[in-house]
Amino acid sequence: MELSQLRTLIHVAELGSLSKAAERLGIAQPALSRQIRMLEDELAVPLFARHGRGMILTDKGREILEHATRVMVELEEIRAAAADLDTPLRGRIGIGFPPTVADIVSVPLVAAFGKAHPQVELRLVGAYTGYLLDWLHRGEIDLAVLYDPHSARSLRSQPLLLENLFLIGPPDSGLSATRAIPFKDLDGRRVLLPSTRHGLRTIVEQCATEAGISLNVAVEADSYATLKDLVRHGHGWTILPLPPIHDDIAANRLAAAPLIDPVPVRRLVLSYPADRPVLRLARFAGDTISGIVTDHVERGIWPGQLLGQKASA
Amino acid sequence: MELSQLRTLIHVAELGSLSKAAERLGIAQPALSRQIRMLEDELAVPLFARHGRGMILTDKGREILEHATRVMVELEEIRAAAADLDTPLRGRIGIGFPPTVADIVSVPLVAAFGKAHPQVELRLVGAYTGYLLDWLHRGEIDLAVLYDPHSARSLRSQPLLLENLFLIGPPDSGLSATRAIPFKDLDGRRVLLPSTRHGLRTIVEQCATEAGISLNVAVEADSYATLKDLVRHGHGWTILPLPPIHDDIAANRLAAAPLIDPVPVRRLVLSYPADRPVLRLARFAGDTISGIVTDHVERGIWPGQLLGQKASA
DNA sequence: GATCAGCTATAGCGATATTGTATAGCTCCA
DNA sequence: TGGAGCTATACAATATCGCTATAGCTGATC
Repeated sequence: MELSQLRTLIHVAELGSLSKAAERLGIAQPALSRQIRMLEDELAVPLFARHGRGMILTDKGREILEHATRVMVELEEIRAAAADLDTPLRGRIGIGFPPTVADIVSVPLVAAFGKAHPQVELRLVGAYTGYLLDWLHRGEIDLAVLYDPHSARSLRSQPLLLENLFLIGPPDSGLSATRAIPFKDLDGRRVLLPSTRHGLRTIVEQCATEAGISLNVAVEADSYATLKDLVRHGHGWTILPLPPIHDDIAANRLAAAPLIDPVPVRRLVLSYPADRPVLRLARFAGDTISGIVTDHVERGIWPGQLLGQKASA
Repeated sequence: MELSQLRTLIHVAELGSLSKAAERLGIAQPALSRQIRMLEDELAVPLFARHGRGMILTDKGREILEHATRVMVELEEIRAAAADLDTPLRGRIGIGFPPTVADIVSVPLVAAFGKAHPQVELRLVGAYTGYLLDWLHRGEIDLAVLYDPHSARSLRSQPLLLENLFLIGPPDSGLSATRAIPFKDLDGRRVLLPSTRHGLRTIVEQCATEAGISLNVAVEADSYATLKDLVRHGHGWTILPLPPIHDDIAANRLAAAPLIDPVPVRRLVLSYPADRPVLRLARFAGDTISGIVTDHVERGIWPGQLLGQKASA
């Protein structure tokens, strides 16, 4: 058994193909084929089932893959232990965000890494919670900021923020940050919202129910940009978090007002896979994100209520 | 980094010598020298301090050794996962017991291993809880039966038994298994007990306080054999678990009676280190020990109350 | 049904890495 | 002071790995 074989196992398992793994690893496909064959011979057990267009893990292969992954983690820990604490970390890390969060967090996060760990390769992925969950489980990303998933399986989550949602209207709508709107005032009014598979939509509908009203959802659009455009052109109002609207408000393209009775909020968490130890890289990333969120809330840029332990910013 | 380098690191660390490791591994000493050198070069940190007659780990080397050991454990898990469940296990395992428990458990435990896993090298260690805790943390033993430690740090413990303690007197003392003695009857009577650093002593003194009496501890001795001899020669009574006295009672050298109001008991647990995964070997050992304890209690040889899930015996 | 694309597996060869042999040099002990 | 015991380096021998070429299979498309 050699480390190169375990590494090959991990990549082939992930990609389902020797050819794709060869391309990724920069090694000829027959070499990988032989590595897998030699590993299977040594363990006397087939790890993959071959089919015409690739190969998939057997049950036993899956079991062994977990151990192989832990080996890689320990090797990374060895490298981390060997490095001085002050030595910049190396490596790659994938971090996932919902799109709106990515907009806010990306620049300061990249700046923080650039300063402390310039040789780390960051992969920042913006996607919706469902995709991010998937990628976390599959190990394609190492941590993610998520809107609180309903059934978060095998994650270790650290609460970050209860994010306030705001009523968004055109500039002449009379909406103002200083004048809160009771939710029941939306009764019968045309609103533009994301589709029902969106967490935000669920929250808004729960608030409507709580306020005893029904919403007139004239248009469904999952793109915030589309929703903003439609609002600006007088097609109705929407309900969104403030950060994506911040510039539009400053430029008098849109107006926003807080909602009350009830106050719609979304719960933001920082999530790591529970079945893999958190490397120093991921820990630094998580701490940095937490600090950025705290900073933005405290400066009033991101309205909401901080949760959990506050990182120094 | 290669597995052969990590294996070399482990063996050299243990033996303190490249030459000895070379002999053990059947590889030329210069080859091992170079492996260590290459590992140190890749990690950019010295792992060993060389001296005239060998080499010892640096602090950083010790830290990295722990990860290397975990890598080996994972590789062993890979091999174990690959092997048929019915295949006998190989390897070595260290198991610790308090001396009295060792007396009871050793023979059936060795028999069970001999039957199911004859190629496993057992190392059975009898010592007091303090030492056993130390060795568990240091990785010198893989699991241990312990009397419930007050501050068990980083252990995963599985409760086994609440062991009853008995009043032990000379054969003509009138003590009988069928006639329980109230604890307050010991008021002012000479008793022989282990020293205050002994868990048993603590329990007995707690019971005395609860019964509202004070004990006249005429002699302190930590050896059960010594205590038994002193009791036999009429120097006082003692309080001990029944198993070490079992043969003496049968041979009419000593007599024993249960104590009540309160009943003194010791809590026995099976402990594994929490920071290392439990190998199949350790799991088999733990299950076997649990079964032996259950068997002895159910046959009346070991008076006490079984705890936790009962293993089939 | 034929053809082509996409994939894995094997053979053979060259390059690279690892191990063995020889030996230098150091420390420690008698 | 000499010898034992140890590590480190140089060079040669051997083993391993990766590459190229290609066979053979499966599945999709025409």
